[in-house]
Amino acid sequence: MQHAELNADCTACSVRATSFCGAIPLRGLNTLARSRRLVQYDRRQTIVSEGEPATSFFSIVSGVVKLCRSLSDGRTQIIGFRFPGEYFAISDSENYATTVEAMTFVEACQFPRSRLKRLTQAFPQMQARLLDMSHRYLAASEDQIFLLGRKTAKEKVASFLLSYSEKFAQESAGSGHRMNLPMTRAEIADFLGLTTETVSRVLTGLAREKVITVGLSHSVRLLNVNLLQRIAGHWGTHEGGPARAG
Amino acid sequence: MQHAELNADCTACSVRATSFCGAIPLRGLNTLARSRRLVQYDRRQTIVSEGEPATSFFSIVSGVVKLCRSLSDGRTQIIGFRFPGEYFAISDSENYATTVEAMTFVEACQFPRSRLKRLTQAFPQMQARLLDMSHRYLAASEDQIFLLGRKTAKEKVASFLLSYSEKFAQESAGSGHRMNLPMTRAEIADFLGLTTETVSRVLTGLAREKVITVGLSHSVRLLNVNLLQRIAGHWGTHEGGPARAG
DNA sequence: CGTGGTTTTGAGCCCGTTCAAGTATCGTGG
DNA sequence: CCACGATACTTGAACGGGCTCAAAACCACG
Repeated sequence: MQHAELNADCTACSVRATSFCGAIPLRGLNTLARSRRLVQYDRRQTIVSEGEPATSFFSIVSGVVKLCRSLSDGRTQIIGFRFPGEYFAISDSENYATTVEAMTFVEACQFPRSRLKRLTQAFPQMQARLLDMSHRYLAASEDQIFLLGRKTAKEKVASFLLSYSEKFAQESAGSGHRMNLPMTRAEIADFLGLTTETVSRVLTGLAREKVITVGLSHSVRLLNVNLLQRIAGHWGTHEGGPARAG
Repeated sequence: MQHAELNADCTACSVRATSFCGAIPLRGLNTLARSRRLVQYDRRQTIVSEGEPATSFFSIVSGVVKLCRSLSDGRTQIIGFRFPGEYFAISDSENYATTVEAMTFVEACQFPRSRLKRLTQAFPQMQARLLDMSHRYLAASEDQIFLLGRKTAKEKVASFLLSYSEKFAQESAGSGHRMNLPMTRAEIADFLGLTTETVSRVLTGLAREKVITVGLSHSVRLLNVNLLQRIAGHWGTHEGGPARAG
């Protein structure tokens, strides 16, 4: 189901401050609104597929998507997530390099790929913003490369919880940061290069150590953020090695 | 040793076609030349360090650099490599996120970070080129994320040899692609999330299977590219699973 | 030709996987 | 509101790929 709402108002957009459109001056928003199509997807719907001709790119208004790559034998790796205000599926080649799937109900602005050049020519500030965002995505990918190449399962899960909490946790008085993850154990595993079972075991382990509490419907509470940071590998320069060596 | 050669001529630059400067029209090259400093580094010299204030960014004229991240306990991960014509150390934050080290003798153009905004305003085509390049780097990082998260040691090494040969191998009549790797076993290991010993074992294994030949001073010859591709996981949609499942 | 770093090879071990079974949770319709 | 099936999650036991530790072989360079 891909319901379109053409040319709705851009001035009232809830993510204009953070999305690349935020760099466009008010008087340019009509041009922008005419270029895009507001599209919607349900959880689990594929938005674009690896290998397909790259015809559009998207900017998220609400919801969360995952970027994936997979092999025909079933092995899947989640490359990253994109949240409201972020863009995806701007490809450097003629075909999409990654599959993108909605993890929640998603609203997004869809732009024809051909329009990108015209828009950036009309609004140079938009291009600057895009460059900045792409460097942020690049930095996040580099963090992920380090995590996948060199961290243990426990460190991986701890890092994941922390980076997710930095974005989404709400402080609840006394009892630490609480958050609701929009992803399943299997998706966490595919993101961290682990299996579902290992993620589950590590989470129960952390709960037994009273570092976190695992609740219903993907809710997690961080009880001891300092300890979690130490487990994640955010240790000071004077401290020791990984948990596995101990 | 960081010898500077100020304001040398940009029109004769050997990498202008591929570097971001290539987007700048001839009449703009004087402005460009005044902004940069030509710097040189020896193998193993650190160019910028993780955590330091991000004061400059660089474009490679000749040589190869590695981007690294590491933990205080010694674990190191090479995020990626940058080759002539490519840029590095454009940070989205105030501090560098990665350490960059010369792997060979390196010549690069160094620009003050503050100059980036002025240059992109003066030459919008340059910004478009930078955006394009950053998306290429992003795609490469995503490939690496898949490799690190989901491939076996043998698949990792095979993928590495292939991607490197696509860039640098010269066909030698009959006997397959030959190439000289600018990196040691330890560096390959740090790039692939493995240990030196495993890389060595896999390479000897591939040589025993007559897929490659390993020669002196980091030279490798690919004898059977098709088979190497199959080992790397570039199999068709109808084919089977990973080696480990067999 | 000696010296220091790199690469190879070997033996044993451990973390995370695989395979398997059991339990909790969610969504749907009666 | 509860019964039911499907999906998600947990737990256990055993295996194995890649790591660790150790030592030998090889190469580059003065």
